[in-house]
Amino acid sequence: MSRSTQREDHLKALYALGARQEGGSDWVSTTQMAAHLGVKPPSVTAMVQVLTELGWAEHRPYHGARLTDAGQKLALSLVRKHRLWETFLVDRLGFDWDEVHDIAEQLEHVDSVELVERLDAFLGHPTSDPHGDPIPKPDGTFHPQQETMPLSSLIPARRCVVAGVRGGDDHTLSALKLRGIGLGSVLTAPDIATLPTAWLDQLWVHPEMDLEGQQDE
Amino acid sequence: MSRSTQREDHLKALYALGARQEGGSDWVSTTQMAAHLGVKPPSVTAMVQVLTELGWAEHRPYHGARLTDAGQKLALSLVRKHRLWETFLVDRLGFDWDEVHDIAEQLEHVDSVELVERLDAFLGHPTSDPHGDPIPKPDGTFHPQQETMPLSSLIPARRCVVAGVRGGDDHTLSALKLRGIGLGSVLTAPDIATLPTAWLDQLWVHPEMDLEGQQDE
DNA sequence: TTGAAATGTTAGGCGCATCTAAACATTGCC
DNA sequence: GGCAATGTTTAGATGCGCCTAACATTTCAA
Repeated sequence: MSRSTQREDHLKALYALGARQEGGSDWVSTTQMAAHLGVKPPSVTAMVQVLTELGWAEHRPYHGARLTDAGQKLALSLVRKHRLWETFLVDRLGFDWDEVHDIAEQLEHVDSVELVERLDAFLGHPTSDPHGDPIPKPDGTFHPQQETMPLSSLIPARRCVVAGVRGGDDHTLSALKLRGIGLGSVLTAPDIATLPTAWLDQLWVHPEMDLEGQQDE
Repeated sequence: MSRSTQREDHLKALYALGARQEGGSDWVSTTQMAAHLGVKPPSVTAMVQVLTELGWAEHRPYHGARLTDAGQKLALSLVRKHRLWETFLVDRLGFDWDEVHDIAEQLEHVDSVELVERLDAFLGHPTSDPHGDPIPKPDGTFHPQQETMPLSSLIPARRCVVAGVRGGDDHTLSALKLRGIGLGSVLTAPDIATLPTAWLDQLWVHPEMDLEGQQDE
């Protein structure tokens, strides 16, 4: 891969970890990034300094780093590519949703704006990927999404529809698939009672109200 | 990209230049490879030594390098990936055949056997790519192809069908497109007379006989 | 046949991303 | 308020692919 793959990976880590904190983008520690990327903290520090020089991040030594507006925009274009490729792999090539992350990780670094836009059109301008995560538009904004929340916030458990899996590793994804749980699966209260509690934060769902029309069937 | 992208590029260069000489795979000079890859000869020498240690090439100092059987097999799998991606880009995403080389160059380094095989199936197991070049099968053999020859060997000019473009750079490909010449185009003797002679070696065609059935239409 | 020109390899160095080890800053607790 | 525990950066080294410059080999022609 091109030499800038590493920069892109750090940018994405910054986005992923920064977006996770509430209150918008908070400072992300280099240690956190290092753990996320599978490298050691000093490597992250060095890379963050490069990103800073490029105007994509700012760095407050000993406190953390965060994206600039320019960096945020770039990160979103990477997220867009990643999620479009995942959609392609699942919808068109027939992969299962727990198999595609690593491949999409490689595909997203292919550099061609034209390619992304044609892929988007080919897929019919999807608004969310196979994990239920929204796909950013070319300008970095998101399509409005149906309301979702982690299953853990729906206690006492109510009937709901699986909208996505956030922060799940491949192992969790496979385990879900084994139970026949995927995007769009309907979970009832008894179903939910059998799930490992560790999953409740990872499974995001549409609450029951969105289902009412379908219950008649 | 992964660190082995360079190895793959050198492997492909070795295949491309070695296959070009007649009499099977002859020794390819490092200078020739360097020109092809856009690097300097010493870099190629170094890389060829790595490939040799990996058992993919053999190197006779001051005489050249060539692929081993294992290297040949690897190179063919790269060619397969490249041509399948080009087919995808043209057939499914609607790119023109002169726009896809650089993108396919990046896509071919994505590492996933499963991906290639699913892509192949998705495309309907094509036997040749948009440039008319045959796509190797997973085992490295080729599907039998319709007879083709360079247009230059069809003098005096006869009616023929364009089967592919070999060794053409992007400029030539665009120029051909401007004249409405693409895969499957029928060229008649007067057409051929108007072509720059430089193209006659690059345009490969099916000779007239294959056309006879179609002339009735 | 031999030596100059062309071609190819070795030597030495650079930039990048990474590492380990060690120095340094911040936080929180007594 | 000082000091230990924790977290972060700096320093120095490594591997990789690339370069230029110097050296070796082959080729070809006088």
